Amino acid sequence: MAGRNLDGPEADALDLGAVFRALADEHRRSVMTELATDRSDSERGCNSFDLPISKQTQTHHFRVLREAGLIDEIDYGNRKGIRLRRADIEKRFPGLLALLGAGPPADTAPR
Amino acid sequence: MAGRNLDGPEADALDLGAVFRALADEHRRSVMTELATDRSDSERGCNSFDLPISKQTQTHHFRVLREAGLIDEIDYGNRKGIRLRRADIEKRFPGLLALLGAGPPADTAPR
DNA sequence: CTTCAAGTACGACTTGCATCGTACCTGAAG
DNA sequence: CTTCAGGTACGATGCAAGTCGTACTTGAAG
Repeated sequence: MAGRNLDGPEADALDLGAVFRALADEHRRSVMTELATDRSDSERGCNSFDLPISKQTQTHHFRVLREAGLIDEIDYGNRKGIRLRRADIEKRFPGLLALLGAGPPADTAPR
Repeated sequence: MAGRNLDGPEADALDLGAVFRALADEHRRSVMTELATDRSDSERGCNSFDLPISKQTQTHHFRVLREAGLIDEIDYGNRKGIRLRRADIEKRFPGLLALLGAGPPADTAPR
């Protein structure tokens, strides 16, 4: 089974502080909002999020999300897959992902 | 007019980023967890939270919570009251306060 | 009035974190 | 093999944020 190659915390070990810290950043939150909104939960590429930051910084942000237990990173060598850990998050923090969709009332200008 | 003396954002203007940033700090989150757990929603004193930090830093943290729209601060001159804005938070971000109670399974050792 | 405790304002210090530059690794395509 | 794009590792930098020291304000108690 091509599970998660890169290690993240177990479902029961998710820390609320790490989660809030991860979601405090605008870029990371936009990624999580996209993942939470897409109910298909399909594996996505790293550059499918259109982040206005450099590659190194993207690597940093995805690492933070993974270490917080929010996503899985599947390493293919020269390519990487991103997948939301929806079941684990919902089990540990039910309703959290729904909050991401209820962000700004009308505008989405991240600024 | 014993409302809120110090200004905070309206219920509809609560920003998810500011909320997550406010809850990212251990001390502020412990305060919010206490407030969210106490269903009486009674007004509390600032020093009733037993924070291991100086007065000036407490002032700073309560200001952040107020500017995020999470609490009201009632100024009595030489005394200050803290009250959770439960209705506004639940209206804007339903389920958020429930997450605070589901923090760590058993321990709250910050460091 | 004076005294005192609670809280704030301002500033300084220190840590954390987001960001990027350079160099290196990996796998696919020629 | 070489080339190239995607990704990572390490280090440096700049800014935001947490913390506290000093001084000031406020209201109650004496």
